[in-house]
Amino acid sequence: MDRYEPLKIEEKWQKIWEETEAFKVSEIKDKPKMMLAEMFPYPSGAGLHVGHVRNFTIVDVLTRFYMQQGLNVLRPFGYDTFGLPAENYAIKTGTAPQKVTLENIENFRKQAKRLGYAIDWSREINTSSPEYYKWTQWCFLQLYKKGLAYQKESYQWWCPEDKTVLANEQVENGKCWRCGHEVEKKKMKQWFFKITEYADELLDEIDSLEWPEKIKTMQKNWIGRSAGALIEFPVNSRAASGRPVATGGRRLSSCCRTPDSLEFTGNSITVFTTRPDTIKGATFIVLAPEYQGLDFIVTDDCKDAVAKYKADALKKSEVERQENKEKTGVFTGSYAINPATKEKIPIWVADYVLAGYGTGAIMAVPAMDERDREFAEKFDLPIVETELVDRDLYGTPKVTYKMRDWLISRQRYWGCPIPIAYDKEGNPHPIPEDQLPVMIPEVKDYQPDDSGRSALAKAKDWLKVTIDGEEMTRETDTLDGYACSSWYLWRYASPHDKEHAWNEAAIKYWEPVDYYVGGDHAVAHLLYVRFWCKFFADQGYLPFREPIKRLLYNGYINAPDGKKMSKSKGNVIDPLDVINDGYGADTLRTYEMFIGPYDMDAAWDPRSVGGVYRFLNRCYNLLAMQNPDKVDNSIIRNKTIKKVTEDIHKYNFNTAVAALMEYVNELYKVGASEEDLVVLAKLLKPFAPHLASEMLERLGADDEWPKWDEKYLVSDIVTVVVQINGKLRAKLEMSADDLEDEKKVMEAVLSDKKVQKYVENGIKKQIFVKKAKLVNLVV
RNA sequence: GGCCGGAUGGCGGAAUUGGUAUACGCGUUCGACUUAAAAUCGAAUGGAGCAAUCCGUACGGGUUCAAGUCCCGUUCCGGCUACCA
Repeated sequence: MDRYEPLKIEEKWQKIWEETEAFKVSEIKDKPKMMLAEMFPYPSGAGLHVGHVRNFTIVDVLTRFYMQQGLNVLRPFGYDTFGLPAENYAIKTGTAPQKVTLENIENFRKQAKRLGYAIDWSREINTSSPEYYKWTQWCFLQLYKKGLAYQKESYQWWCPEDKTVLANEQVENGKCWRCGHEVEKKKMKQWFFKITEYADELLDEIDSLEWPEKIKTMQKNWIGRSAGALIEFPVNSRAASGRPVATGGRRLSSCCRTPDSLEFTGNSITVFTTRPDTIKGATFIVLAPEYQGLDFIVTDDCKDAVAKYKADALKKSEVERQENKEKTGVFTGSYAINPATKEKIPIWVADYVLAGYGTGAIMAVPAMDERDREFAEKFDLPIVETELVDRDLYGTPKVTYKMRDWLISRQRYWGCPIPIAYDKEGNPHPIPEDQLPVMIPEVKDYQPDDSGRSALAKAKDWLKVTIDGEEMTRETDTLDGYACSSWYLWRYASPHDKEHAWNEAAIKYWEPVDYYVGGDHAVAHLLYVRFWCKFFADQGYLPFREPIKRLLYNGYINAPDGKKMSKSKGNVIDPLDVINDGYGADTLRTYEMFIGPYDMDAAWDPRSVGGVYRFLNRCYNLLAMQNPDKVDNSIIRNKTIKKVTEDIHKYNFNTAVAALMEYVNELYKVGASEEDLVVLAKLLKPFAPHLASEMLERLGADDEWPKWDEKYLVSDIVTVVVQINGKLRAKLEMSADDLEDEKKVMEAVLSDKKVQKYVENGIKKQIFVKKAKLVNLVV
C-alpha cells in the first residue's frame, strides 16, 4: 500500500497549475464573476509568516469554493513594497531598496506558490515599480486638480538633533528613535488629502456595507461627527453690541493693528460647543496653546507666562500627555463677554483644548462638563449652576468631525515621489501627466541631510526640471504608503494597462471586490480606499462608490505560549518549516482553518498540527479502502455536503473541517463507496487542494461542488427527549410519522417505565415541542 | 475614563439562536500490532459517588415548563480609543 507523501503530491500539482496557468482568468460576459483579495503583504526579508498563511488561506478557500461552483473567479496578488524597513536597511548597508525589494518579492512569491494558492499570477503588482507608481502619481494629480491635495502649515514632530521630521511611529517615549534626542512640535508646510470633504458620505454609507460591526463602529468613531454650534464671544472691552465694558487693563489698539487673518483679530473668539444650551454656565474661555489668534489676546503682563506655557506644551510628548492628565493652564490677562449673561469671563490657555478640533477654543461650563470643572477647581474659577436656554439662541449650528485631513507628505527616500515642482517664487506646479512617472532617483547615501528633506534632495540633477520652459525644482517629499494601497484593488482588473490606471471595461466587470480579507488597518487603509473610491467615482472614473462589498477581518496567530510571535522572543513559527518538516502545505492550510473561528486570535499548537495531518492521512488511506457496493452512507454524505457548504458560506471554516473529520471517521468505520470518496475530495479541495486534486484524479472525477439531497436528511426514526421538570430523564425512539401526532407521542412517553417512576404523583403540565423533538413534564 | 468584544472539561474550541451542554481536534489512560519503539488501529475520557443519583458553561439574582443562550448587578480578561468640548 502506498503512503501519503504530501511533499511529492504538492510538488506535482503545483507544477501542473504553474504550467497550465490554471488560475488565469479574463472577463467572460455571460458568466457571473467573483473577485477576492487579501490585503496585499509587505514582503519583508523574513518571508511568509503563519499570519499571512491564515489570511491568504481564507481567501483561497473562498476562491476555490466559488471556482468549484462554476463562477468566473479572480484571485490576484500583489506586494506593498514602499516603506520604512527597506529604507532603514538602505541607510544601514547602502544597498538600494529597489534591489532588496525585488529579492524579497522573489522569495515571497516562491513561498506563496508552495502553499498552492489559486492565484492568477499574471496579474502580480508591485507598488514600487515605476509602471505602478506612475499611476499613483496620476491619482495624486487628479486629487490636486480638484483641490483635494493641498499644502498647509501644520505642527509636526521634529528632531532638532537629526534635523528631520518624524512620523508618529518614529517617536518613542517623546524621543527620536534614531538619536534619542527629545523631539518637539514644529510648524511645517505639509501635503494633505482633503478626506474631510467626504466625511459625511464616508459615515453615512458605512451601514450599507457587509463588514464586521466592529470595523464599522471604529470607522464611525474615527470620523466622529458631532452636531453643535459656533458661538462668538466678544473679547475684552467690547461687548457684542459694541458697547464698552470694563477692561482688564489691556491696550486694545495694539492688538487690532496687525491682523493677518480676519478670523483671528483678537476682537472676538469663536468657540465650538455641542451644548449651546448651557451657555449661561460658561464662566471662562479656554484656548489651545496653538490657537492662531493667541498673540492678539494675551496682555503684555501675561506674555512671558503664556509664551513659556506654549513652548512647554509643544515639547510635551504624546506619552507625557497621556500619562499626566493633571490639568495645566495659564491666564491670558484678557476677558471675553458671555453673550448670554453679559458677564466678563477670563480667557485661559490650556493644553486640554486641542487646536485641531472645532475652533481650538471652547467655552468652559464647569457645572456641566467634568473636564471644565476639574480645571475650574484647580484654578479657582467660578462654577455656576445654570438653567438651559434654547440651543439656537446665541450660536449658529455647526457640524464638526474628529477626523482630520490626511497628512501624506513624508520626508523619506523610499516612497512614491510627489509629482510637483516649485517655481522660483516657491509656488507649486503639477508635473504634466505626459512626464510621469517621476522616477525615484538613484543616490549614494540614503540618510536624510541637514535640510530636513528626504535623501531625494541629494540627487542634484534630478531636482531640476523644466515645465513650460520654466526652470523648476522638484518636490522632495514622497507619498505616504497608504496612498499606494488606496487604488491597487482597481489595478488588479487591468494590471498591465499602459494607457490608464485602470481599464474601464475590466473594472466594470470585476469590481467592486466581493471579498476582501485582512487583519489590520481597520480605519486607515480601509477608510482611505473608500475615500478614493468616492472621489474617482465623482470624476467619472469608477462606476461604484464603495470599493469593497464584504470584509473579513481575521484574527492573529500567536505563539504556542499565547504571546505575540516575535524574532526577539524566539517564538516564531515559520510556515515553510512546517511544510518542509513533512506535514506539507495541505496540513498547514487545513490546520490554520481548523484552529478556531477565523476572526478570533489563536495560539499555535504544534500537536494539533499533527492531528490535522492524521486526518488528511486518513483521507488518503480511504482511497485504498474502497468498498464499492456494500455500504450506503447517503445520510452522512448528504449531511456533510450540507454542513460544509453552509459553513463556508458563514465563514465557519473550523466547523466545516470538523464536519469533514466526522465524515472520514464514519467512512473509516463502515467503509466507503466511490461516490463517498468523490464527495469527500470535492469538499476537501478548498482546504487541501493538492491532496484533493490527487484523489479526484485517481477517482477519475471532476471537482464540481456537490449538492445535497434533502430526502436523505429526514430520517424515519427519531429520538424524542423526555424531560421531567426540565431535566433529561429518558430518550425514546419512535417513527417520524408518530411525531406528528402529539397524542401518540404522549402515549409512548407515558408508557416508558422510567418516565412512569417520575410521574407517580401526577403531571401538572406537559409541553411538547415538535421542532426540538422534546417533551417536558412538570410534576 | 469612553466604546466594542469575551469568560464553556486538563487544553483549542462546538452547541440548528431558549430545547439532549462539551461536536471535532489535542492531551491522558487502557488495549491490539511489534523483539522493542515510532507509526497505525480500537476503546474510554467534565467532577463526585459502590450505586440510585447529585453537581456542573466566571460570580450573585431574575424571567421561563425549559437558560451557555434572554434581563439586572458584580468580577476578571482582550481589542480599539484616548481630555474631540
